[in-house]
Amino acid sequence: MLQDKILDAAVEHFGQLGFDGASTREIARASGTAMSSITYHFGGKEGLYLAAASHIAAQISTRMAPAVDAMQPMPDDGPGLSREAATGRLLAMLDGFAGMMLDPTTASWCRFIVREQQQPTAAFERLYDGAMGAMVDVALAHIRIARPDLAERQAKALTVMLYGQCLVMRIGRASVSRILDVTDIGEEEAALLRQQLRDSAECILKGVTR
Amino acid sequence: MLQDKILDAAVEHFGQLGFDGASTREIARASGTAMSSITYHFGGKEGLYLAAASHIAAQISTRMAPAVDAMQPMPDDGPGLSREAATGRLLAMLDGFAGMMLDPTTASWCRFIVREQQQPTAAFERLYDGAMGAMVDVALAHIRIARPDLAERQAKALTVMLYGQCLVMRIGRASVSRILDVTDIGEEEAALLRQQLRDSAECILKGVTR
DNA sequence: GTCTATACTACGATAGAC
DNA sequence: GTCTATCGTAGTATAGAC
Repeated sequence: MLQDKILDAAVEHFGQLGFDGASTREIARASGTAMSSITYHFGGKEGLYLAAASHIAAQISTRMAPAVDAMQPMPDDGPGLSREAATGRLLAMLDGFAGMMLDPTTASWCRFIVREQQQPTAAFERLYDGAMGAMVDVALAHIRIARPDLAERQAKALTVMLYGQCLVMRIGRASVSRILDVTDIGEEEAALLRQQLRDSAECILKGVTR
Repeated sequence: MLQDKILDAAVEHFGQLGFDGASTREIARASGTAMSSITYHFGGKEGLYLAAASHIAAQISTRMAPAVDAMQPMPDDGPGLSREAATGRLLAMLDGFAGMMLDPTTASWCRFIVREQQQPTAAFERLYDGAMGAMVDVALAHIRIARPDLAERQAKALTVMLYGQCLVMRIGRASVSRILDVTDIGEEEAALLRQQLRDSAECILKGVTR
């Protein structure tokens, strides 16, 4: 599909260079078409940018769907999930998210998203509403169960902290490589980070009930 | 100083738009000089970019110096720091780092650094060797004391997780605002996040000795 | 040291052929 | 639907005046 090829190239280029830095000429060349096809299909550079955001959101949703769906209330859960069960599910979802952060194929999505996080445009709404919001909501719901001692705002802050430990695997990539004395984060390093995430998160979630 | 004015403008523009997106014309205009002054003082766009990285590293070092220096071995520490003392110092430094992440004036530095983290260039060496490395090393040294049960690589991974919880306050800014239902992260939200960081980090550091 | 003027390249948008 | 051709604008680098 031509439009998908254009969108893939757009995500890659916008992610690397930002909206201003990326060139529609180059995106067209990378997807093997003429620049005017972008005008035709997406109405211009801005339209392409927004479409790229939706494209990313759709891919993330697809990828995280198994983990997020597994956390929806099941019929056989009974009236409420136990603290242990909620903790277990949350750890599994965080591990899935960490896996996504460590997967090299998601690098271009992340570059795009990180720009939007720091300087949000209309594209951020598409990213949050289309993908990130659902992950936050489902995590928060389980944190409420796992840590009933926390007030709502504290539970939200904890959600942020837990996601932060996943994000750093991607965002701090260059530093992580230097800290671990490797040129790139491979299978072995990924496993180490995931295990440490699991230990830390488990400690926080089961930890103290003040 | 003209060169400092140029550097400040360079950090701002390179951070927002990236190397390719930023324009030396605009940087010159913002610092009230002619574009050719950049060529004269820094040798061109690339030289300016590297100088901007060193400029950031110097500012971070200055800013984190009190917290990092306080963690150097003191004469009155005796032969070794206790677990409790190491934990306390580490928590204080993390809180200082979180404060920097939450301070709006550091936004442009962070944008610059985040680009380099994901797609490192020669500028990354200047950032890491000039500022970030020292913070990592001093944190790691205290983690070794606070968590003697961890192997060296696990201690490094834990360093990454702890910094991740600080980073997310800046990197995930737009999402954090949405999660906490505010238009921007103010004093109140900053205090909430720092407290949650402290609780989580304390839990991980004191937590379990397997 | 700092400026203006200029050469050259690449950008986004659009019109029109097929 | 997809292409080529063209227009106006803006980028970096550099030469040379002061």
